[in-house]
Amino acid sequence: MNSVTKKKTPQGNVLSRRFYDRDTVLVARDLLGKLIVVERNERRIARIVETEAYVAGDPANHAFRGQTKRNRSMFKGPGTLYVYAVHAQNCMNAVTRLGEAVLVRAAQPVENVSERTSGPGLLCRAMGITREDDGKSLLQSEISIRDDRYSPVSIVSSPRIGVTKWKDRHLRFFVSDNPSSHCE
DNA sequence: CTTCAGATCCCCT
DNA sequence: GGGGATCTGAAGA
Repeated sequence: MNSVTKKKTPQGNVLSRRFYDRDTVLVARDLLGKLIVVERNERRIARIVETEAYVAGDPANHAFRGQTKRNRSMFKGPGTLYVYAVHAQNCMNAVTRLGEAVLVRAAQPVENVSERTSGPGLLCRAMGITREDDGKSLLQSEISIRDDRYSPVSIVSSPRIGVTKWKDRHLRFFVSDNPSSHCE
């Protein structure tokens, strides 16, 4: 094998640090249609159909008041996986710039995913992602997000779900042709 | 230490 | 569409 060759797989190219090191709202939009790939005992794949952006100066952002024990992964650099628990559920985020992240709310099953994947808690359960995975790198670990050149047909934005602050801001994005995405 | 709100889910009506 | 389950992290006393 040529070691210089870029890593390519049938699931597409692993998104680079450069992809995450951009405006968080752009990253949230661009993550739609990308593949979450978890390679453990079996390989599980799902395609992202719903995201939310949590940005600087955002009162709903866990990093709003700076770094804490919970959100320390949000300060480890672009492409870090941030997993937190709320209401006994796990939620997965992709860290973009310092103290900013994109919550992945829903995906479509592609391979070895039998449980439901609509909703951040259910998605993590179906993909087997836990708080053990908090702080891992999406650039080089068993969990990655990849681009297989698929593009969603159309993207819609709305206020975020379950968030009381910044309700006037459209920071949620979802693929509108996906049947499991409810509108607003 | 105690309180409480929360980036949710499920079941009931 | 409404309320209870469930539990962790953060903030206040």
